[in-house]
Amino acid sequence: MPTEPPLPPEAAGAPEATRGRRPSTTRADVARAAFGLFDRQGFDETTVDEIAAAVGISRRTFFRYFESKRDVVWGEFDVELVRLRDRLAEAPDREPLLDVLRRSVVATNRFGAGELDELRTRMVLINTVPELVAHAAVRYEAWCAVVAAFAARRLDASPDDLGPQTVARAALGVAMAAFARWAGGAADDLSDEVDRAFRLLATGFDEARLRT
Amino acid sequence: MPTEPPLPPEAAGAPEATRGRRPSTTRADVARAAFGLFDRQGFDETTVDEIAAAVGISRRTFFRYFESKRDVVWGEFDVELVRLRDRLAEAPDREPLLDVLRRSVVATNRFGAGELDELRTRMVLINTVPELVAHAAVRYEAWCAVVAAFAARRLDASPDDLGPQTVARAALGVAMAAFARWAGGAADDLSDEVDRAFRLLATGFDEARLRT
DNA sequence: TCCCATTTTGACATCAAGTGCAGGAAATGG
DNA sequence: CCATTTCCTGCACTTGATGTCAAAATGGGA
Repeated sequence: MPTEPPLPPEAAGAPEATRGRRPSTTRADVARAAFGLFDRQGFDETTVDEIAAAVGISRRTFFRYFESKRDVVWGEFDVELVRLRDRLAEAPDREPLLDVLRRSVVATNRFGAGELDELRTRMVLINTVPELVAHAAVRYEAWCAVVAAFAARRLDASPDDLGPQTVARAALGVAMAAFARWAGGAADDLSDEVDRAFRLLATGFDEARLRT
Repeated sequence: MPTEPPLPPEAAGAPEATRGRRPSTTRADVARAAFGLFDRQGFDETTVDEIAAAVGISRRTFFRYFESKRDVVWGEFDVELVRLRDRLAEAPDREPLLDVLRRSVVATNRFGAGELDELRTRMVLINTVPELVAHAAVRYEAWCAVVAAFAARRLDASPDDLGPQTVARAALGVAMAAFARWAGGAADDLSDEVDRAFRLLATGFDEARLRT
């Protein structure tokens, strides 16, 4: 038991001397097939059996690649979370708390033109399908934990204190608002929208500025 | 089709001359039985069959009283939401946006000593059981919609604009933080904690004030 | 080359949440 | 006693998710 026990297939980057039978597909392939079906017939109307059939694996094997049907939508979220944590940790101590947060969140969510379409599809699903809206909360908790930990460090407090907790959840809130607006087509540039959202937060929602 | 079609039993207050067979139990009774089981064996470990058996109804009937097992936890949330909307609507136009919000949320969540225990149980479940954490997001969306509508009115904007959306989600965030801390035992007085959370938000999370 | 350890896969069984439907049971008014 | 209304129930069915166990594939060593 030297390494990770329940890590999904192809998690390690090195395709070195693999010992046993090799995986018949990849998470990415499964996700691709799933997205195709989601696009055509919707999330709820797509059964796990259909996805599995589309990739040529059994239903049981699907659940070895993804813990649940919902998780298909969340691609590399875990990785991005680590990147956010690192960015927050690297920020200079003198920079104001919310500035660091704003810069880091914006930076973490810069995507190439090629990724934007898929990201939008994902975000639309996440903000639209009730089951995914619900499940998102679980993922966002991890995000909050990262931000709360950072705020706690900055404020010399415990992550469970009111300060870090409110900062984290409020930050999550404004970020969600920005993302939802971008996914819904109400905003053109994701980075801009996130930036504006965090600036509003930093003003304490000053009514004069809110009207702009 | 004059009134509501899918309204749960005992929704109307007047127990007047009821025509057909009368309901064999009430939502409150079902909820009570369910909470008892949740307390003893946990939410996931309690099946709908068990709850139904405890109240002496069939599994099928349970789903006529509650849309899902999750919904049992959410008691009178819809009613409280209406109260919040009314309170927000009644606030004087001169009072600052966040002050109205703070006052209204605090006022809406004043509970008598008798209700606090049950409320705490509920909140612990909602913040603890993954399935309920997830489902809470769906309920909170309705809350956000109410707040966003209020903010939009105040700012003479659309509820979908960035201002109202960020205000609503940030407000939700700080409120959740306060509630979670109270439910977890980190705060003694719910109203106080909510009040403090909103005051932090109104300062734009000024670092000096955050350290208190 | 043959066997073994390792890893993935698949078939099967099982459980629990929901849902649609058809019919039965209780209550009221005539 | 009958008609009507309302509620309850049992059953079949779909779907997501999980446990178990044996078979298939693959590399390493004797």
